[in-house]
Amino acid sequence: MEPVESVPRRRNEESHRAILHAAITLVAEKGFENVTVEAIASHAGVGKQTIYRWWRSKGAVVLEAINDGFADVAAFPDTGDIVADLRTQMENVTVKLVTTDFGSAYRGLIAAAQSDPELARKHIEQIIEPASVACRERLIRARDAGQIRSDTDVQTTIDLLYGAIYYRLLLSTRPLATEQVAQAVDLVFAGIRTFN
Amino acid sequence: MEPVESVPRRRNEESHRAILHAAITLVAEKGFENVTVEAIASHAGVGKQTIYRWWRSKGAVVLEAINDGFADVAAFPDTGDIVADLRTQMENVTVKLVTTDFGSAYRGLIAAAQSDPELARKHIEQIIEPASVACRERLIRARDAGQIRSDTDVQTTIDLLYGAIYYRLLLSTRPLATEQVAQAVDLVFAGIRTFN
Amino acid sequence: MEPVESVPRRRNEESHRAILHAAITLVAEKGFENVTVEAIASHAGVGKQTIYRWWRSKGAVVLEAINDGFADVAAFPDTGDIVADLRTQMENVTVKLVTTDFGSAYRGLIAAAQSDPELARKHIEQIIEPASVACRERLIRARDAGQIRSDTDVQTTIDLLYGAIYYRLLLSTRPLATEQVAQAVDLVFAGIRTFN
Amino acid sequence: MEPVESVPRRRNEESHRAILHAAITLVAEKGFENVTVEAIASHAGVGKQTIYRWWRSKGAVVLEAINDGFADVAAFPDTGDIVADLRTQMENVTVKLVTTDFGSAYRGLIAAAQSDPELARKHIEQIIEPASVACRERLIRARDAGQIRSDTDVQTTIDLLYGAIYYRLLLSTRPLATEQVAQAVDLVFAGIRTFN
DNA sequence: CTATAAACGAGACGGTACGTCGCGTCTTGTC
DNA sequence: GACAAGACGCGACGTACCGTCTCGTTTATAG
Repeated sequence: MEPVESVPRRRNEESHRAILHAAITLVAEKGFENVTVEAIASHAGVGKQTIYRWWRSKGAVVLEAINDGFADVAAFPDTGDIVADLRTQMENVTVKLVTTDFGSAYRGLIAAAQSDPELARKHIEQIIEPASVACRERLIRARDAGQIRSDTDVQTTIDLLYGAIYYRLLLSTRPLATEQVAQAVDLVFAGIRTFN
Repeated sequence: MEPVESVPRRRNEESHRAILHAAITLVAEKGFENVTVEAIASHAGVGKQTIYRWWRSKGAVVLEAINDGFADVAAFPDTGDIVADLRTQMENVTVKLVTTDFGSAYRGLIAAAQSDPELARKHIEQIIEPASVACRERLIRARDAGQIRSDTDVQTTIDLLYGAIYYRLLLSTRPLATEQVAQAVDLVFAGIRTFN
Repeated sequence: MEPVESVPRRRNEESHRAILHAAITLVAEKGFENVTVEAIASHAGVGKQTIYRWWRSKGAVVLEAINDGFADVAAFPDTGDIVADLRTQMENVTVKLVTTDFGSAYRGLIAAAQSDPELARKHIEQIIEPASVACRERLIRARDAGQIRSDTDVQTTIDLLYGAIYYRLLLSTRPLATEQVAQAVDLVFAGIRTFN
Repeated sequence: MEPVESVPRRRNEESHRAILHAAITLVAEKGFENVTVEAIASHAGVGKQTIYRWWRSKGAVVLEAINDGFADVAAFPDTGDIVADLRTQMENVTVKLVTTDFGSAYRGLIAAAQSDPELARKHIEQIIEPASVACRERLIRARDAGQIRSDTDVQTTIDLLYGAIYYRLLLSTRPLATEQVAQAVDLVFAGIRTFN
């Protein structure tokens, strides 16, 4: 039912891939702010106009590249043990952000989104919201199974879990590491678990 | 009492104030990214050089202006009731960010800090760390008073509390409002309180 | 009768005419420099490639269009009165350049020819040289008839006559008008006439 | 009485000279159309903005450079012999255009002026009109001295003389050479001289 | 009570990147 | 195979700001 926001036909897929690859590579190497559209175009062997034809800005290119990269942590595990699953997923996301260059690219993207509402909207739609939905569904199953309290505020729980990660990613008060994330999961779980 | 870094003599305090005022006004009106050093200088009736003489960048100017603005929510209340105090403080910070133009200026500052380590360091030193310290001291007093568990991970608690605020400020998944922040405080407190 | 350069087969004459028409119309309206090949193609309802298939450049299209337009002042009159005929022809050319949009289109063409030797060559071959030849033949007949001096430098005479027109067309020192052109013809004729 | 069209103060004269030098050198070497503002800036060791700050376009820069170069043929000789003086001056101008790279630079400038009325106006004001005035004054002295007819149309005479040069310069029908220019002078003079 | 050196306003400067325009070529169906 | 449509690599455009660098002109002590 949604209109498909008619994308022009006959896009050159080779250039498309080359641009995404150049973007993520350069951003990882030099940092988001130090990469120019011209550099992406030149590294991809592509005209600048070809980038502007298909994306609104550097941020939009990087968003698509990052979104591709997040594909493998999209699914939420369900082993039946809610606290273990939360830990697993949060640690997977953390590892993704820490062990690859994704973290710095992603920080740059979020920074760009602060002054680009269109980019912010797409970031939420494509990255934040799907992760949130997956977490919500898992928590609801846990609630139905009596593992967490029936009056648990699911959305607040999600925001606390992801908030802890993003707080450390963006404010860098201290290293973003799996142990810290696990502690946050435990503390949140302590506030919502049942005692049966 | 004098600041450690030797500041040159004979600074024009009128210009100093005019620059901070122009910076915060313009950033609030147009957004951090859309304000240039030249615009700040021109609105303050000041030469560009005067800005570069006393600050390293636009971000540094805005950091100082924002820091001034945060002064009135620096102190952590202590009524003896830890959960009420946490709520009060978190709600005060939230109100500060929501009801004034501080929120958007602050978001721009944090965005700029993602690609400016020096600015990020000063942001943490001058804003994040003092707030964290005040929160930590209050929590420790509560722990000593037996209001929260003796094995409470204080730092994780702090990160969860502030993480919830910053997550909503920077990701704008849903409105940053006092009710939501209060719920987050409650949920975190449920995970750390004692049952006496 | 067929032109020497082998023209590809199956040319679409409707498109051909539409392109020439769009070219002269647009150039008259916006000026030579402000018309793009893309605009001509789009106004003619034609693909860009179709233009490049049959012409080397925008200048070549406009040259052909202008050449068509000059057809009606190609023939040199011969009433037996050389000074009257010179006046008639020079004034006809002037009127052509002044009363229609040809003047500005033609100025653009000549400007383009300054940096396009191929176009300059064709311009001379197709427009300048035929006019020059017609003038030369008429002057030689006048010389044979004893109306102008037998030692008249015919080529210099021609260059002076046309030079006066082009000087005013291209340098716009003062308006290009029939009266001024008639005065130039008279002055030149005063230098070459016989006194019989 | 004329307002001086207030030029901003404190222009860097070294850059000014470097720009004019780079412009005339590059245009002579590559041709007007093949020189970009970026190339002039880069060869002059100057920012592009510095060119745009002081000139409206590439054409305006080249006009100033050419104007400087024409300085040494500005004065009209007066030996008392009008036909000799006309020949001398016309031949000097011709030599200037032919023996240096001025000719091709000047052709490019005139071409650019066809689609830039502001540039055309300045070209006439700064180059065409002064030459025309000098020629007019010399012809009027000759007329007062009885060397040319009292009813001579001075302006038409001037347009014929310069027209012959510009016609050959811009249409390149045949080489622009001193001999041809001398013949044009002689023919025009034949039409205006007195027989005493 | 100067004089002198700093900070100041103004803004030109050499740069870098921007996002747009148009070039001439190439590709994909359609007639 | 010519055609309409238009994506493509490319190069230049003219603009916006950057952070640095003169310019005089205040101005507030140090001699």
